[in-house]
Amino acid sequence: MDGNSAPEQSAPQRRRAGRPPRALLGPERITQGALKLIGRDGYKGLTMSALARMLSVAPSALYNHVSSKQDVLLLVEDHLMDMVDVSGFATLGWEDAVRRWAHSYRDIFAHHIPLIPVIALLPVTNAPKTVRMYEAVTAGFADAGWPRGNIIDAVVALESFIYGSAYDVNAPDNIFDSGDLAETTPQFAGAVAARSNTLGHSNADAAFAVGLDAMISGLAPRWLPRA
Amino acid sequence: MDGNSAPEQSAPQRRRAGRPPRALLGPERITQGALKLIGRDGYKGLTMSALARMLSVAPSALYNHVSSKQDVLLLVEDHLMDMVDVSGFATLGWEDAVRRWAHSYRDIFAHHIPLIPVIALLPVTNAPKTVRMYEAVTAGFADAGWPRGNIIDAVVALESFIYGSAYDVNAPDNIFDSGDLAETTPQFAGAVAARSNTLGHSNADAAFAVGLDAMISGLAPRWLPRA
DNA sequence: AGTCTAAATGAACGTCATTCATTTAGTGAA
DNA sequence: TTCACTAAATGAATGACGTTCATTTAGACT
Repeated sequence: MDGNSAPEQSAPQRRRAGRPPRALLGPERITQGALKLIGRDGYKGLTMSALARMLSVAPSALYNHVSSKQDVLLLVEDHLMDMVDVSGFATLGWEDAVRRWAHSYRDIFAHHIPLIPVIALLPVTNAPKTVRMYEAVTAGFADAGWPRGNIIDAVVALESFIYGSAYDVNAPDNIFDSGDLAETTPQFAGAVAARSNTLGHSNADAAFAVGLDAMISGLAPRWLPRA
Repeated sequence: MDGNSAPEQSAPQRRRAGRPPRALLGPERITQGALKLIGRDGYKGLTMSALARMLSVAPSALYNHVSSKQDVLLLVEDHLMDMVDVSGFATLGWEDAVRRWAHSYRDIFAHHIPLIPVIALLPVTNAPKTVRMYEAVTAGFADAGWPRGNIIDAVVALESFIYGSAYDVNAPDNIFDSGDLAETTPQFAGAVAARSNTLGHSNADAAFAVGLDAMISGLAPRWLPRA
């Protein structure tokens, strides 16, 4: 198959710049188009046809650049991961850094719920921005003194909480309305009614703050020196 | 509409037993059929056509009993909620009760990932078994001494963690493989490699145990007397 | 000038959930 | 018995949607 050893060609990179003859599409344009579409119509509006229309292209053209709609979601996911705020790990203490990271992580994916199964279930391979985010977080944990072998479990636990909390942001206010059954469940109905509605904060924000504080203060003394 | 007071009929319940003329379908049969289908083919196999076929009925017949496929999922959800183990709240201390509850909750929905958006986003109204589960949990918290107004936030925080952890159970082993990018992310790749693989426990189980312990021990001293 | 190939086209396909006009068959009343 | 009422089932049709495929188009290199 490689029978004819290319005679001249000066070796280094064969076929370098100027490769794409037309280059009407590409990962960046597809990502941007998908984001614009999601921003306008939500994930319900993100169809391959609509995406193609936004890019002035036939739907089937997309399949020259992505192999499925999941691939499009993966592109969007990787883009969003780049927006997660990891700055605290370089400037703040561990606790505050985790808090800043977790808040921005949750806020971003609260607007992108349908991506959660994609993030949670698909390998990070070939998602460079995602990997970079994890690198910053891991480095932050390590700098704070965490033993290498325990970092990932802690991050995964925090992420699990973050994903679940992102769902909670989108829950309707009446999600705990027992309806007709209220009388048969006095404790639950009472607790729901007694939920302290902190003004300026939604129920989801309150639960997130409580859970995040609990997790951080429960995690810290375990492996962090100088608790 | 109730103009003619039924002459004889001894009054109490008008039209009691024997109401359904044919009763070929119904919520119970639909739930059982859906569960059987899910058990055999997974959620991919749960289509309205397949469900109808399993019940020896035309697809459109289902719509006399449920108003959408979401309704079917809601029936399944409520059934599963009945299987969540809340027995600990009557017999164990708060910490162990929460642990037992959380474990069974996660184990059940780890096999029913597609239901998580349904649970997390839809009101519990008219999901009687779900409400009963919450009643038992709330009662357990109250008995342990939690202030009424703080119970729901804590439960929601725990649930968020549980849902996220259920996803994690289904993540592939190589989810954190950086692939080509491993060299540019030494901390992360190192931490992934150093993750202590406890024999007999999956990575997901380890992270779940870590997070649950952290959450419980972080929650308890906050509002629980006698920490 | 001619070849190679990445990329775009447009017409299909198959799978789903859902709708609707129509039929079927118990039930309760006359 | 007969008849009207109605819950329930039917089967055909619809409209999205993701995806495939044979074919065409047009730069880039020889």
